[in-house]
Amino acid sequence: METINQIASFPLFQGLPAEQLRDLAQIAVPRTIKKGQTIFSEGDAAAGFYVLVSGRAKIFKLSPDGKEQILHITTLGEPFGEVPVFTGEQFPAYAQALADSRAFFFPRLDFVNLIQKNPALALNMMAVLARRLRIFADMIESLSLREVPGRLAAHFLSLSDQEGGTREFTLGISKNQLARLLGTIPETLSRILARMGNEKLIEIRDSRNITILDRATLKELAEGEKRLS
Amino acid sequence: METINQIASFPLFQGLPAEQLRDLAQIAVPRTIKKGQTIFSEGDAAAGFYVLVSGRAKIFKLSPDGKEQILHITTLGEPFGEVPVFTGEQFPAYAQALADSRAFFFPRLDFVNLIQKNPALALNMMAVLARRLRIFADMIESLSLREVPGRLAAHFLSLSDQEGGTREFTLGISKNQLARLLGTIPETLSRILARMGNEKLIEIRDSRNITILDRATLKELAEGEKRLS
DNA sequence: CGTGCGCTTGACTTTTTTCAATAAAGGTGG
DNA sequence: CCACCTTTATTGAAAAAAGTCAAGCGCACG
Repeated sequence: METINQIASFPLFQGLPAEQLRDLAQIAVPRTIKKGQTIFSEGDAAAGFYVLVSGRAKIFKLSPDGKEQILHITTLGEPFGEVPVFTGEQFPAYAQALADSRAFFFPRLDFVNLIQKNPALALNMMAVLARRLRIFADMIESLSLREVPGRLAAHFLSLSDQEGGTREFTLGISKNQLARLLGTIPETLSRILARMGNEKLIEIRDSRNITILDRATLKELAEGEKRLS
Repeated sequence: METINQIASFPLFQGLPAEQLRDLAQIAVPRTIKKGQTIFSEGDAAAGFYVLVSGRAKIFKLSPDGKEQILHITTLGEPFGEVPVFTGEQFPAYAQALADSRAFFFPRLDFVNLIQKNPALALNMMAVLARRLRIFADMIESLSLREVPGRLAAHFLSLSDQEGGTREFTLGISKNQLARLLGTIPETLSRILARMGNEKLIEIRDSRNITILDRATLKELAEGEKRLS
């Protein structure tokens, strides 16, 4: 019952009839995950995918010499690790909890069964996959076509938009993690934050809270029409 | 009839009953595209997606100052422009023909209709989306965690593998395009090819054909365990 | 037969990373 | 509640990788 209510709030399961939600609740396996715990590793055989109900996790790639690139920070109710459900292979990246979390695990075969019976669920899942494809395409563009100040500016604007366009917002993750998400290193991020502060584009209140002072210039930076001196 | 046979060969439609293939042939709109022609632009409203039966196209992002990052070079029978079919928004990138091509266009609403009636088609499409997600994740890793020689080495090994692990293979695209695919510029690519030649890792036969001379070192390069002197 | 495009090469600049040292912050146990 | 210790963040100086600008070659195409 409890489970059904939680599951019903997932965007992935929006618009499904009660009966289907019951089926999903049947196959969902609750799991608790401690901060820092590895949820899965690249190359692991994938038995299913996850959705977080509380906490936070990062999905990331690791280079042989230990540098990491974060692909994705989970939001609540959003599935992750779903790629191998449909390609039938291994996980393409690592997943690790950034905070104590609770999740549901959906076993692959059971889930595919439900999808086959349920076109609405299939379409929802395709929307999830397509949206992430769009995000990854933006990330590729960003890594290749913009330099770090531009990526950071774009990230700030996106965070601000998510909170309804407010001037103040929270990073949500450590600067260390933010650097890895933007495809750079903490030192570089630190310098650029300092420069943005000097030029009065932003103000860093406490360590994870930012105020946008000059949205217009930030936008120009993000679009590559301007550069940080 | 003709159309059905061509459509039946697409991996996306593998394993579908004849009846479904007929339905798909019904909605498919044939289209010819000339070399250099823009198929769609980022931000265009998307009425459907494409599959090439001959020729070649690139899917790419453009920065404000005109630099491009290629996301993807199409292979025959593989869909592209399918993301907005499921998110209901605009195309996330540009598509342009690299050669004279023939394509089928699948109108969005008709296609979604078929998917709803046909779980196998839905699963095939999810496999396509998931596979591309995997490829994009590798691209992000590559752009962020490896330098250009490593990316190039990985690309060579992948091309070689596609042709069954042969020592000789063809680039398939101009070096200009290859640079844009690897997230760099022609000058840098040119220099690195020259260095790889000097160190006897590869031999450049004519301008688009490469022979691998030292697969082991190439692999070390791709894994970041070694660098080009 | 020229014109243009793709490709190469050189010299220089910019951006980012690396390495190293220090400072600040946060959590833990006394 | 404080002292301690680990983690996180900042800053500087130097190195490396890649990009820019500019010039020149060669081949294909009209």
